[in-house]
Amino acid sequence: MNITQERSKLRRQRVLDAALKVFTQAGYNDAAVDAIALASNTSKGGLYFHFPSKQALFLALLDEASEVLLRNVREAMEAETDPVARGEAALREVLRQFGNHRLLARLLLVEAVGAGPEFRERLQLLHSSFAELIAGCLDDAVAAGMLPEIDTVMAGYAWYGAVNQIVLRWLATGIPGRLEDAYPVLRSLLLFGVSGPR
Amino acid sequence: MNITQERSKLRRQRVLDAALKVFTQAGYNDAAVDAIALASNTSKGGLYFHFPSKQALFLALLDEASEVLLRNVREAMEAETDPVARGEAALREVLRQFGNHRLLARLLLVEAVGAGPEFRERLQLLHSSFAELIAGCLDDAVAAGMLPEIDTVMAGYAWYGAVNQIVLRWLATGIPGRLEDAYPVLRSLLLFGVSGPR
Amino acid sequence: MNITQERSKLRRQRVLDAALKVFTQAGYNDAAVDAIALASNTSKGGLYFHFPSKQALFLALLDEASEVLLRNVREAMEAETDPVARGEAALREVLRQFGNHRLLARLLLVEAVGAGPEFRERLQLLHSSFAELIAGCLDDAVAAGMLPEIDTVMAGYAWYGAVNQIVLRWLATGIPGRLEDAYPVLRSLLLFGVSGPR
Amino acid sequence: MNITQERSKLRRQRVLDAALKVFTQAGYNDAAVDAIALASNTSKGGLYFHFPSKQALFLALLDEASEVLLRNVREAMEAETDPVARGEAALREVLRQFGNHRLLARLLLVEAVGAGPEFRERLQLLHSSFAELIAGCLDDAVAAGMLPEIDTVMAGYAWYGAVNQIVLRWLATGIPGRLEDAYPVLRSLLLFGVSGPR
DNA sequence: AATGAATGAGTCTTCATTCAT
DNA sequence: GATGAATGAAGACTCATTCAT
Repeated sequence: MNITQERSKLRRQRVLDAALKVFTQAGYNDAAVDAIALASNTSKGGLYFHFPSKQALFLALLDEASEVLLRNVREAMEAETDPVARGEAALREVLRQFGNHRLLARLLLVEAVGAGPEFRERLQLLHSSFAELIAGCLDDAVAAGMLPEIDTVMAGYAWYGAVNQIVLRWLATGIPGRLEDAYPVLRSLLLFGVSGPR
Repeated sequence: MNITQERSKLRRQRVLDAALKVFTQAGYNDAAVDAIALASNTSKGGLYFHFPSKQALFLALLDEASEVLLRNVREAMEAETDPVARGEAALREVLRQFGNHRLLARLLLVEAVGAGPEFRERLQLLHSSFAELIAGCLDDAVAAGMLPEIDTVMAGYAWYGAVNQIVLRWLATGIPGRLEDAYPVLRSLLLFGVSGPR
Repeated sequence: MNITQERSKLRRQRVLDAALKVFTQAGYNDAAVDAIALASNTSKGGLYFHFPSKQALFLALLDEASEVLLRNVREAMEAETDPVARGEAALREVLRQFGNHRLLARLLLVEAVGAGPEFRERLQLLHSSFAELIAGCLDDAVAAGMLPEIDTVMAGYAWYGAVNQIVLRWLATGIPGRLEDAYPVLRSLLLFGVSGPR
Repeated sequence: MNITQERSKLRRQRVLDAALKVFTQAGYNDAAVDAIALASNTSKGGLYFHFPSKQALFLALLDEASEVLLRNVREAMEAETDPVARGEAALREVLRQFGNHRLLARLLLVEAVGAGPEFRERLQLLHSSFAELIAGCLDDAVAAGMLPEIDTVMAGYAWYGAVNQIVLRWLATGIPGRLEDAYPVLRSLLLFGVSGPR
C-alpha cells in the first residue's frame, strides 16, 4: 500500500471517528454533514469521496461498531469452554465494551433505533446475531444437561434486551457508576431470575 | 359543552390518531406535518391550532400512549393481591397491550428512541415508571418472604428490557405470531432465569 | 344613538387604542391581528366586524392620528394673528403633541414610513398638509413684508423635516428630556438658520 | 485570488444589487427572499451561502449604502477648508448622491425606517453620524468666529432632517425635477432660515 | 354583534448532494 | 483526491382572513 492509499484510509477513519461523535451528540437527523466534515478536518467534498451519502456513512459506522462489539464478545467467549461460563463471559464483555465506549452504546442503543426505516434491518441483524450467540451457549448447556430444555432463542433475545435496558439506564442516569458493576446482579437474574440461585 | 367545542375536541383526537399512524410509518423526522394534517382531514393551520409545534404533537402522543399503557398495566395489577401474581399480571398486560396495538409498540419502542434529545427525558420517565412498578411487586414479594433479597430496581429495568426486546422481535419478524404467546416463556425466564423452575 | 350603537363605537375606539399600542411596539408587519384583538379585549372576529382588514385598521389609525395632530396645530395657529407668531405656534404645538403622545410620534414618524407602499400616499398627504400649513404662514409673512421672498413650499417641507428629525432623535435617545425644550433652538434655526438672529 | 473566489465575490455583489432593487420596490417585509435570489440569478441556497438571513442581507445593504454615502460626503468636505464651505459641500454632495441614486435614497429614507426594531439602531447610527459631521463644521465655524454660538448638534440633526424631507418629497412627487436644484434654496434656509441672508 | 376554530397560501430557512476548479 | 461554492427540493411554521355557531 503506497503512501497515498495510506493517507486515504487514515482520512476515512478520521471521518468515521468524527461521525461517531457528531451522530451521538446530535442524533442522526440533526447531525449535519457539514459538522462531520468540520470535525474530521475535511471538506464536505472530501467526505463524499469516501462515503457516497450520509446514510452510507451512518451504515458504515453501524457496521463497524457492530463488528467490533461482536468480535470482542466472540473472542471473550472463545476463551471459555464451559457453555455457562461462555454466556457469563459474553455478559461481562458486553458490559465492558459499552462501559468503556459510551459512544458505542449511544450509537447502537439510541441513535440507530429511531434513525429511520433504512437502518432497521441492520439493527435487527445485530439483535439476532447477539441472540443467536447466546442461544448457542444455552443450546450447548442444554445438550450437556446443565440446563433444562427452554426456548433458547427467546431467552437470547430476553437476555440481550435486559442487558440493553441496564445500559440505557446507565447512559441516562449514570447508575451504576461503573457499568461493569452490574455484572453480578445481571448474571444472577439471567441465570436464576428473580428467584435467585436455589 | 357546545357543539363547536365538541367538534374541536374530536378534531384534536383525529390529529393525534393520524399523527400516530404517520409517525410510526415514516419516523419522527421523515413525518411531514403536512402529511399528518392530510391524514387527519385537517388543514395545517388547524393542526397548529391544537398543537403549537411538531415536537409538542409528538410529545402529546407520547404522553397519551404512556399513560394508556401504564394505566392499563396498573389496573391489571390491582386486580391481583399476591405480589408475584401482580408481576405476572403486569407482564401479561404489557404483552396484550403491545400485541393489540402494534402502533403503540412502534411509537414507544422505536420511533421515540432516536427521535431526538428532546424526547429522551420523557422516555426515561416511562422506563423508570415501569421499572418501579415491577420493583414495587418484587419488594412486596421479598417482604413477604416469597423471594430472596435482590436488587429489585435493577430487576425491574431488566424485566422491562427483556419484554421490550421480545416485542421488538415480534415487530420486526412477526415471531411469535401472537405476542401474548410469549407469556409463558417470558414468565419463566423472569422468575427463574434460564435455569427454569426447580 | 341607542345603547347598542354606543357600545359598538366604544369597542371600535378600544380597538384603535390597542392597535396604536401594538403597532408602535411591534411594527406594522410584526403586529399580529391576534395581538390587537387580545389587547382590545375583543375577539378576532369582533375586530374584523369593525375593520375590514389589517390594512384598513392601520389606515384608520393613521387618519385619526393625522387629523388629531393637524387639528390641534391648526387651532393653535388660529389663536394667533401675526403670521410669524402663527408659525411659532405651529412649531410649539407640534412639539407639544409629539412630546405628550410618544406613540403618536412613533406611529407617524416611524411605523408608517416603511410599512408598505399602501400607506405612502397617506403619509405624503400628511407631509404636504403640514408643509402647506407652514407655507401659508410664510406666504402671509412675505405678503406682509415681514420676510423676503423665498420658496415657501420648500421651506415648509424643510421646516417639517427638521422638526421630525429632532423628534426622532428624542424618540431614540431621549434627548432633550422634554421635547418642548427643543423649541427655542428650533425656532431660531428655522427663522434665522445657523447664522442666528442678526 | 483564484477564479472561484472571484466569482463568489461577484455573486455576492450581484445579490446585494438585486436586494437593493427588490427591497426598495416591495418594502422589506413584502420582499421575498425568492425574489431576490431570482433577480440575482442565484439559487436561494446560494444567497444563503453569502448571507445568513434576510435580516443580515438587509443589514449588509444598509451598511454598504451608509458607508458609500458617508464616504462621498466626507470626501467632498475634505476638498474644502473653510468650515462653512465644508457644510455647503456636504449639502451639495448629499443631494447629488441621492439624486443620482434614487434607490439609495429609498432604502435609507423609507424602507429602512419602518422595517423593524432590528434596524433602528443602525439607522440611528447613520443619523448621528451625519448630524455630527455637520455639527463638526459648525463647531469649527463658531470657533473661527464665522457663526454665533448655537446648539450645533441639534442644528446638525435639523439640517439632516430638512434635507431628508426634501429628498422624500422629490421621491414622491418628482419635485424638483433635478434634486440638486434644491441646493440654493436649502443652502439659504440652513444658513439664514426663512429670514434669508441679511 | 361576537366568537374562535379553521383555512391555506406564503415565508424563511435548512441541508444533503453536486461539480467546476 | 480535495475543496467549498452553489443548488433546489423540502420543511416547519405564521397569520390575515373567513364563517358556522
